Amino acid sequence: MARDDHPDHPGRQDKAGRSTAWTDPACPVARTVDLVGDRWSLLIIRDAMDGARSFTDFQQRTGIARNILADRLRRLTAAGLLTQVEAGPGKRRPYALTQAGKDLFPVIVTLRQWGERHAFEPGETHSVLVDGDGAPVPDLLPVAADGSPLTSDTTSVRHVP
Amino acid sequence: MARDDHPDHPGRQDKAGRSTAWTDPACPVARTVDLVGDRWSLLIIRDAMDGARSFTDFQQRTGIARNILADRLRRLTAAGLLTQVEAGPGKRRPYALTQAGKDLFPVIVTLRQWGERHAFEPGETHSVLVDGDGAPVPDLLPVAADGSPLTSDTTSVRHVP
DNA sequence: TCCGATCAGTTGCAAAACGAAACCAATCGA
DNA sequence: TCGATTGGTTTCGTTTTGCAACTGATCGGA
Repeated sequence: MARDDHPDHPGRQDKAGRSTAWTDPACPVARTVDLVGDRWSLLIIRDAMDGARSFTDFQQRTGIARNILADRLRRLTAAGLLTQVEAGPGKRRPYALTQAGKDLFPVIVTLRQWGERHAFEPGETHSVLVDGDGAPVPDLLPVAADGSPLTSDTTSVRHVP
Repeated sequence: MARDDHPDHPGRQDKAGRSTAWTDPACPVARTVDLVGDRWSLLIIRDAMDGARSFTDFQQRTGIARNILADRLRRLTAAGLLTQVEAGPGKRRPYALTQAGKDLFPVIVTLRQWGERHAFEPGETHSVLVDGDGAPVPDLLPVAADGSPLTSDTTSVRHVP
């Protein structure tokens, strides 16, 4: 292997591909927000989870401007959340979630559950997430190792040096 | 009560306070992202959960520009995620999370857990979330009503009309 | 194999959002 | 009482976003 090989985790990049400093390098929340915390990235991930594969799939489902979509797909690919699967020479290469991308599923689910509870008027209709049997997915709530419920008041962040 | 009373759920607003259309009105994920899906809002919520109460608390912890912070605090307050608690006449009014704001805790936790797994090099140090006993909080994973694990492949979104 | 339609972007330009720094009035605290 | 701190606002330059038009490659049917 050559000296300048790619790291396991690509990190942030600006639109020219230069790597950029993290907003708050020690905080996992901040790093995740640096990677997907903009108006469109999480909706692209949502649509990929919902079956979107091609550029126009994403464009039509989200309604995002095409230049911004191209940039986001490039950035999410560089960050290792999406890949383009090979399809033979001269073939179009559909996008697919990597394992890291699929691992955002709990994030999408908690965003969805918060939205269902707090971003709709009482009688307003919205889509719902259901399991294979068509039953609604239960709320995702943090619990301690012993199963007791946790809130921001009963947890703390331990800073390791 | 007067005619133009506030609705239960304030919805989106631009910086002048005018209400704005949702990106994807039927999707709870998109509505949540419309409210907190920018570079700073979730970090403000994170810091509020971690004890930040004053303007300078937030400014120093996040490093955000002051004008942008003022805008985000206003916007999060208008969206019903933050309030300013009364403190007597001529006193400063510290910010506090509303119940809706506190309910973002599972979102912060899943973002954190994804970041811990995918946004750090193998040996790189980062902060960790612990419960009252100092034990790490277990991963938050979607499960069906019967307790079986769920992924984006084993769930679907039911669109209600 | 030709040809029109679709796909996957790129380019150019205007509008909006962001960021740094300076500024200001109100509150705090000694 | 008086200087320091707080909680912003204003100004101005930079960056990001969005729209529309354009390009070249692929697809698919005759």
